[in-house]
Amino acid sequence: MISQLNPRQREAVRYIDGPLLVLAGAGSGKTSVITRKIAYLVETCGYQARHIAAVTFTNKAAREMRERVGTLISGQAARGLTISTFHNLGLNFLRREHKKLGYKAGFSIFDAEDALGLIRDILIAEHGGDSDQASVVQNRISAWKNDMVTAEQAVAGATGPADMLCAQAYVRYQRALRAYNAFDFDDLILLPVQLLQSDPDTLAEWQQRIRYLLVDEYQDTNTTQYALVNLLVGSRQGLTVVGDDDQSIYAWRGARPENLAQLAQDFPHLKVIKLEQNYRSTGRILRAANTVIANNPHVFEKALWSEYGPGEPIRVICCPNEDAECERVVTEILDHRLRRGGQYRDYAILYRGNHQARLLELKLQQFQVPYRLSGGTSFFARNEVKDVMAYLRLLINPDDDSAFLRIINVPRRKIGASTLEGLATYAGERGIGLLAACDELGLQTVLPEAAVGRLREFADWLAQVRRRAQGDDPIDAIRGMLTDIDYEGWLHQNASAPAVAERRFANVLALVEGLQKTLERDDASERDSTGNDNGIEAAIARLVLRDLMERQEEEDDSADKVQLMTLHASKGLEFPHVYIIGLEEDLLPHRNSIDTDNIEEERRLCYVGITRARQTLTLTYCSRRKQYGEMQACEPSRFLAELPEDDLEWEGRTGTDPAASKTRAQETLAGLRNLFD
DNA sequence: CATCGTATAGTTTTT
DNA sequence: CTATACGATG
Repeated sequence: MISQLNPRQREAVRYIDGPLLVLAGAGSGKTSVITRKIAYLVETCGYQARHIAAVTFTNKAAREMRERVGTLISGQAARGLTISTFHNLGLNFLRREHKKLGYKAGFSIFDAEDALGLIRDILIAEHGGDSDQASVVQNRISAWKNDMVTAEQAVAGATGPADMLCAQAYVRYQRALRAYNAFDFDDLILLPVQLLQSDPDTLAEWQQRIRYLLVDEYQDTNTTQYALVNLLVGSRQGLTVVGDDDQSIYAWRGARPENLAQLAQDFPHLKVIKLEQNYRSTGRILRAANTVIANNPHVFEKALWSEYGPGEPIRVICCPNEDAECERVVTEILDHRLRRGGQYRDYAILYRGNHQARLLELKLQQFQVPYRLSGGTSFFARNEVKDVMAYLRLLINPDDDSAFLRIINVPRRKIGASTLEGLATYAGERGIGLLAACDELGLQTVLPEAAVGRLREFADWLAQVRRRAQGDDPIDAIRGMLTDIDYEGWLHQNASAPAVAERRFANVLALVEGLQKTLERDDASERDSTGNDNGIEAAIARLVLRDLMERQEEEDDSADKVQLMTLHASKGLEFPHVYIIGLEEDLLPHRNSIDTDNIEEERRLCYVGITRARQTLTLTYCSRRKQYGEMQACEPSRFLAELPEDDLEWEGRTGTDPAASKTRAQETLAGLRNLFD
């Protein structure tokens, strides 16, 4: 098990005498280290699997890790092992401990969209605020939560009137969530941290439970996540974290790469091991990555090397415009694949912004190249999925007013705005949820009889569904519910074409099927001794966290298609042949990042892109590009100048060298020429 | 309530 | 320029 590792990796696996930081460069086999260390802890060190937790950021990473651990140790030995995302860990924590925080069972989890809607409502109620401000406020609140700042602390520390406005919205937002018996994504980390900080008994229980903690992608942790790690580890110091500060590309989302350095201060006996041998890329690709990232300041110096040969030169291609750029990349893939007899899935096209995918798609279709575009509107953002999710949420959490409002008229139940207004006022006065208010006798005094009748009918029906769902076949109850409301019919009624409705209903069925799968899997595996939940609740909560729906993804993953994704989305992946397009000033160092002096993160983004490539790497840029309807001259990215000249093969570079320094007159001329293109 | 038209913005988004 | 979101109007 350990013999296949290099000496550094072996050391990282075997070191268990104290906290360990593994600085793992791109492609250095960090997942191998984590998975083998888990196996080592269980098989050699006598740890029970249920006392070990490994934490990742994505479901995908967690799934992969689980699979790889599964090949190393038996299912029996792995029993009780926790491998999950930070959010899933927080969710499991809250499933056990929510009562200590004053929440009821069956709580809801609001996704970003639900949260935005709630904030919008709050702003409107306060001072008819713009809906545009809502997302700003949402980001501010999220930033506070990621920084471990409570609503009260935010109010106390607000820096100006605008900040104060956000802080007050935060207070109201948090109150609303509590009233709805709901958490948002950030709460899944923040509230466990708050409870662990304030309740020594709970802290002791969890520290007793998790005796060895492993954290992947540590550079992506935010302040709150770091606090969670710190609390769980406690004095036992059973901790291994793996990370790479050069791959920190989520600082804008609250990630604190300095948490890597912070670790050395918080754990004086921290051992640091560097993994610098790369098992992925050719020498030239690696050298390019190293020289680019060398332009960033470093706390920990590291240099990737590999035993592979130099490989092919890195090609840098200048195209006249974005149309030519996309066409060039597509035809080149076509040509290259034919010549080398490879597969489409060996190729990835990476870019900075999603909008760049549009033209690529067009060209790929034109040349009939199969492709897979990751990102875009996610399955869970679809209206039909959100509708059904709202039904499910309301089913297990009657206090979820957000869900209630979403589906009360889907399909039409002739319950209008004024009825809902009356209901909301009534519920607000009594401090109860909207659904609970439907059953109140006093409702008749404030609303017309017909309206009250319709509300009752809905509430009674839902109560009936709930009773059925609590029986032994919840999935059947849910299917029955969808039949009751004739959701398929509603979709057909609202779709522009029958095919659209059919696709939407297929999504709904996939959702229900996914739910069933999770339920069965949770049944089969141990029930985690959580006791008081009836399975369906846990499964629905996990649904909100986008866990499951694996089959669809896998089918897509294995298809032979060219992969299209943003540089961000490419992190953690690798491809034999990588194309990065749009290496231009204002695009790859993005305009906003230049303005806010965030070049270093853009450089890391570039580094991440380069290190995705195994065999060949091609970089493209345009001399002119249409932006906001206007042709504009482009400057090659500064990152191109940072590449090792000897390993490059330029093509189409205009002029001799100072391609960038055009005179104003030349630019004007170029602009004029474009008018005639 | 639905549809049409206009106004407006226009990075990255693991959960 | 183009997608989207919101508002006005029938």
